[in-house]
Amino acid sequence: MVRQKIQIKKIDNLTSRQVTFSKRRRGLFKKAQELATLCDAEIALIVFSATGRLYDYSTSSMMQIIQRLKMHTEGSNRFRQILHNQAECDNNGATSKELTALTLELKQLNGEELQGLGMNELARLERVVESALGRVVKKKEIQLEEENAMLKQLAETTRNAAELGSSVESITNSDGLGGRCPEDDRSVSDTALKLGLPFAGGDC
Amino acid sequence: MVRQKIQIKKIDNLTSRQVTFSKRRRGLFKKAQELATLCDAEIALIVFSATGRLYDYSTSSMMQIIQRLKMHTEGSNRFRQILHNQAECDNNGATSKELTALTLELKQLNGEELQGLGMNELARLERVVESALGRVVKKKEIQLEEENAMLKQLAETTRNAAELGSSVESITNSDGLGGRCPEDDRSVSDTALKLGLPFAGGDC
DNA sequence: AACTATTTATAAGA
DNA sequence: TTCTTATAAATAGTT
Repeated sequence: MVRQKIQIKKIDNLTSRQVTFSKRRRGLFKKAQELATLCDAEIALIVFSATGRLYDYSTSSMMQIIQRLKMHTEGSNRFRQILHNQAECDNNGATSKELTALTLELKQLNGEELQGLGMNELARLERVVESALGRVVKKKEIQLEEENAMLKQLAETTRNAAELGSSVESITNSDGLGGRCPEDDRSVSDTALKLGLPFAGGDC
Repeated sequence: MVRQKIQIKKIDNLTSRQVTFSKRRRGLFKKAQELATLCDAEIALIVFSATGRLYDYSTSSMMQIIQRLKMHTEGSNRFRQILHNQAECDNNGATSKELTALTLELKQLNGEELQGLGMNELARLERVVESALGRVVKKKEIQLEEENAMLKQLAETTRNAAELGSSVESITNSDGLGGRCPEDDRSVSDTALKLGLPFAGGDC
């Protein structure tokens, strides 16, 4: 760019690569700050040098920006958005896709970070996970009970209606809205499963 | 910077602010890419415009870089580094501090993200957490057994030594290294606890 | 770390 | 929005 124009490819010479890194890094961070200030933008910039050194800048807290990014890209909080009215699409591909991300996070946390933990740490972790399990089970039970109650009432209604000679077709699908459930057509979900078994899920 | 030099402060006029944002954003991303290429750096750049629009760039996967950042700042993977030779400092403050971070992550995952999950999702999550629990317990058991075996042998040695009239003081502290265990002086850790109880940990 | 000849980036205007 | 252009900034190579 100056005494002579350079090609944008990795600089071979180590020394000049390091010098260039230092110069351009400062330029980049300056530009980032200027953009943030001039245009009221929220910016996070993370740079690892080839030697592994970290340089970073962010207008607000890094975690905050990362969180906002996650929200934008796919998620984490789409849980609530997508599943807020979960009744409409309980068993579809979108939700299980979201869950896959969650379970992945859990697996990575548990499986890989476990190496090298001492006794006390393991005991503590065990308690955490136990209580987590407890919460999951409890939530599931509550939901089961609620569904059971609802379904019983529906069955009741159905029977009464049948006795009166009218057919009730719509009630098995409690989808009050448009009911667009794209992706993943294998619909395993049905009332019977949910009523009887302790584990509702297959592998969906 | 050009026809006239400008001050680095928020541009008042909306239109020119948007124009400047567009121009400078492109410049910034170009610079980031150039730096990454020229100097073999790993870079992540996240920009939210004032209107909430997201622009981002990263040399490798964004998650990967964020992970690396977390590793650098507080640690997650310092588990391995710190606890690799865990024998020397099993019960100190540093390790339990690390664990606190992990448990916090788990709690956030489980407690907050759980709202609004459907039956199948809950069942699935339950299985994940169960297997995680299983792994924790198993790891703990293995470690217990190993420690027991070692301690038995030590006890054996001690007894033999005692019979020979020599005192063995160093063996209860199997710290072969410097043994600097700063922070958290309440040392609850002892062999008896580890030998007998299913749960070694207090609240450390 | 400093210098400077050039290339780039870009503010204002069209 | 995109282009043009005069000028400010950034920077490659050198010292």
